[in-house]
Amino acid sequence: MTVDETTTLGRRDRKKQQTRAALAAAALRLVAERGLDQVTVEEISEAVDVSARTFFNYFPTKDDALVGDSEGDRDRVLRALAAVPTEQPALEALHRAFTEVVEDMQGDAELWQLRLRVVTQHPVLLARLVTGNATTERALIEAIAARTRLSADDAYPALVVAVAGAALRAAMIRWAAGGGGRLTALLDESFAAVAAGLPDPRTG
Amino acid sequence: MTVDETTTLGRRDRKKQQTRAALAAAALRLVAERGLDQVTVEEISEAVDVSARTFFNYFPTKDDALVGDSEGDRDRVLRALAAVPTEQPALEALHRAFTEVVEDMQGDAELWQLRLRVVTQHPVLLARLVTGNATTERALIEAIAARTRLSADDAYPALVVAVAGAALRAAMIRWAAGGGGRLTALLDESFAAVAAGLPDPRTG
DNA sequence: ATAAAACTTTGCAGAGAGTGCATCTTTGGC
DNA sequence: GCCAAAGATGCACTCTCTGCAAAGTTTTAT
Repeated sequence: MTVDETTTLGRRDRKKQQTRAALAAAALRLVAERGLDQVTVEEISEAVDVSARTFFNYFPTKDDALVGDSEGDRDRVLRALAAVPTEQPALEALHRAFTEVVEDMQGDAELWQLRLRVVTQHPVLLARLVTGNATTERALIEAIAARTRLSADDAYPALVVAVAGAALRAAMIRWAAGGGGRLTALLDESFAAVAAGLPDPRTG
Repeated sequence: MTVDETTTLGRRDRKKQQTRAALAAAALRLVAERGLDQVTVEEISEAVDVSARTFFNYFPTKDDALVGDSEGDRDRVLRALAAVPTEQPALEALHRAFTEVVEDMQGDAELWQLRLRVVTQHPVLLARLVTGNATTERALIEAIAARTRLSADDAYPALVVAVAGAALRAAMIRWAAGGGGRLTALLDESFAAVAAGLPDPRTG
């Protein structure tokens, strides 16, 4: 309404993506400032100048506006995993698949670091971000089972996926805290430590 | 009201514990039957014959009635960890600490398997059960940092705690699915695999 | 045994999340 | 310019969760 250019330049879908991004950004900014419970959907919507009802047309939940596009992430990880040669050990394959996604995060560093900071401050969200995305985890388990020629009910695929997810999460949190350097480097370190069996730093 | 014995035998706190357990059990049973969103707090409370308002005096959230007493679990794990000699490698120390808690679960097998089944069917809850309990994770990280003489901001403590938690979660889910045998045995397997660096089953 | 103190339960009012439905507006195709 | 499809919106409604005040009950002191 306020800007004619966007309406002229963009077509429908363009504007939709724009609104979506604006809602996510506003949600993130407001929650970072005030905390999760001190921000209502009404306020987020107002900041973007849409109705509260419209917010729910874009995101099923307030939380969903904060954690990002987990469906898109899932697809990307699965495609990346499929691209890794089957001969590669399962753990290494997951490492490579995660690396792709993580490189994208590095590209959007500010957004992602803000998101990760918000998320670590509100554990309810943390769950949904990586581990909590049960659908992704399930899909990864099946992909690993297929490539190791094990049953999806076997212990190994579930374990290696859970542990790899933990390694990813640890790297991301560390990155957001500003501890290390590049996210990919932190991810490499995490996976290297896991592959070595997490030797105690005092002895190993 | 219906039973005089309980009122006579138990004093205030006894009755409170009773109500609390009854609410948790009713919640679990109803959600197992119908699904998380098909059960209201009102119905859970009615099943125990208290008001809905009272439910919220016991649990801050509907979810909390389902996932169990995470505070108690936290204390137990931390105490168990403190009892493990400092010389033990961090991963092994966590293994032993978890073993204690897990033995209690085996004692209450029916309750816990029901709980785990409910929880795996509703990923929102999964998060809160293990990984989601950020406070426990934070406390464990600090405990591990202290015993390894590292900073709590170091990468290692966070990583080993996250991975150990993943191993625990994988074992519990497998146990609830009826896959293996005793939970402690499954936990041992998980930790053994992690300590070995999760070698690909095809090569290792 | 009784009264005061402490605690629990409960009802009520209200904010906020989330959903279904009907309506209105915008946009793209013709 | 006009029509059909899609998006935005308002409205009514359910459910979760909180604060507050009014009972009711148990414990403690006397």
